[in-house]
Amino acid sequence: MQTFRDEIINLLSGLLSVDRQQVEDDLETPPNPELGDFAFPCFKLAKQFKNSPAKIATDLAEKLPVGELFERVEARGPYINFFCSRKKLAELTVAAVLGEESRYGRLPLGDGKTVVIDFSAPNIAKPFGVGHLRSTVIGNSLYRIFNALGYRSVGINHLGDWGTQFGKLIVAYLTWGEDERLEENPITYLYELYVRFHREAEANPSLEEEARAWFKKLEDGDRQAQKLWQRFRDLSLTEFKRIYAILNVSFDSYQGESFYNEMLDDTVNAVEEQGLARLSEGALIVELEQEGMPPCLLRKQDGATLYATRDLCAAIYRQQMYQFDRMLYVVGADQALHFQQVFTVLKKMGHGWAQNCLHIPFGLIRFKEGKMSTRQGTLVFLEDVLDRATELAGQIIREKNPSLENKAEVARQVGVGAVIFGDLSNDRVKDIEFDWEKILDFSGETAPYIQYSHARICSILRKAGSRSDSFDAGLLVSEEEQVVIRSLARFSDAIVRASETYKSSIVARYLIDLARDFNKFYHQCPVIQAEENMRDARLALIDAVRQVLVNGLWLLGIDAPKEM
RNA sequence: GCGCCUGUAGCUCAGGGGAUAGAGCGACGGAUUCCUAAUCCGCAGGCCGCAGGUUCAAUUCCUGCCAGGCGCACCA
Repeated sequence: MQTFRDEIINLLSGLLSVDRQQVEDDLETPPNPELGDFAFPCFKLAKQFKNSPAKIATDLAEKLPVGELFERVEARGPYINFFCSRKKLAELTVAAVLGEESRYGRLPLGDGKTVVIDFSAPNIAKPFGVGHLRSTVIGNSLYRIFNALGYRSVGINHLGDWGTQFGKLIVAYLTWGEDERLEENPITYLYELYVRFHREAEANPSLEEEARAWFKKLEDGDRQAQKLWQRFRDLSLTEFKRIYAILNVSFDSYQGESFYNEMLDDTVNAVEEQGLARLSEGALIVELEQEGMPPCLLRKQDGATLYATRDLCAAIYRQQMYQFDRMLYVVGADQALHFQQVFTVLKKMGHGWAQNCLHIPFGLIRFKEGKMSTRQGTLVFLEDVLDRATELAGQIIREKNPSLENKAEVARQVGVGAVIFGDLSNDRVKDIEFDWEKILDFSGETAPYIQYSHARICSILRKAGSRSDSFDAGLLVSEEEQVVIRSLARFSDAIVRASETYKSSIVARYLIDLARDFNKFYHQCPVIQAEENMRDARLALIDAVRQVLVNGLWLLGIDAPKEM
């Protein structure tokens, strides 16, 4: 597609003697295929040429040489519409996909650049709820998207492995804990203890005191406290990694909050040395009134550091460690102010790179019944969601494809894919309402729809036997074929736009469109039963669709089973 | 009160300043001697929250208002 685009830009910028960039910016895709593949609006030229846009379009269209890349170039109202040569487009696109295979869609835009992505960051003491799903899957897909564009992606899981909740957990464990149950099902059990602590603390406030005391002990290096902390952390991390494996998620670093403990004083000192900090109501703060923000707290009255202190510290450490060109924080929109404060303090400290730190916010998951609360135990476990989705997928498989061999694995791929896609397919900034019915709906705009399209293609390719390498893609000129080809050609475009806006939903939507275009095609056009040359060409086409579906799903962290 | 985000079909949502605003779900009606019907086709459904402004052109950008969500000092 780029070949065609470049040609138009060359022709027009030459003919009009205007900047290439100008032409490129104005060049657009018409709203429907009858209007061609590219359109150039002539409104802006009206003033310059003192003529009506329609007249200018007509004149230009006449002067433009059609060449072999284009079927025709014609004026339609104030637009010049370019119709790509169907034959040329089909040949170039199918050859590109089949030649580049898993590399198709990749671009070297970010070669030599590093992007650090901070995502997921579950709390050790708390279970992995559906709330953490968003950060995890959005971060993971951005990681892959930037990777596909040549960047070095660094995924950091800033684990919530420090804080007063550990005091609570230690108290709860020492009071009611049973060792076997902890070993058996660590996360669930720690969660039970956490909930029980809050229930009992309501009647017995002295528990809170005890918890604070235990956390103080932990900070002071008390051996028993340290041992328990280490144990809780290890057990939880093992569990988290198991869930990450199910979600196709991995990290380059698991350095969580505790990792920065020893560096916090240095960070606070650095801020103080710049004269940015002052005491207020006994707490150490950085005043941000000029920036229109409430102050950023570095130390509490009792001298303990806070969330912001850790994030400042972590940012400075990461800049030294990775020399990133950009750092993304995939964290809920409710923390927007916090990040604005942290970034501003970094700037005040003279860290110019602070402008390359971005908060990538996402909307919250809401419940019909109201808010979910970890403390009250009304949390929905991510794993329950994944299990139910997998179970349902298995049920449908047994119904529709009873002879399928690896049912359990495919059910997992489909069920989990549906959950991931449900989260990624909509604009991340919007709140989403958690709805079991919706998350367990496998028809329409869902991952199973895309996966099913992929499986159908695999099935056709299997039935056809081996695909001939000598095919004539130039035969693929029908409307249904061309729509599919145009979608294939737009893949890179979707990846680039997703990276520019940090919205994986753009890739997700692209895949829905491609799958839909394919489905329309195959309901209309026989493949295996087509006449020999056409059959070879169509097999090549659907193989290309298969490849792009796989590549695209990979960017979202979703598997593409060959049968389902 | 101040700040950030969101308002598009009955519901859930797409929409890269440009041509006739699109999908899915749900409703209704169809398609399987043929490559897996988790599919496809048809039909219905819209003051794009409201009012101004910028522009040749605004669902899209800016301002104000209304509605909802989320933040706003010792949690993360």
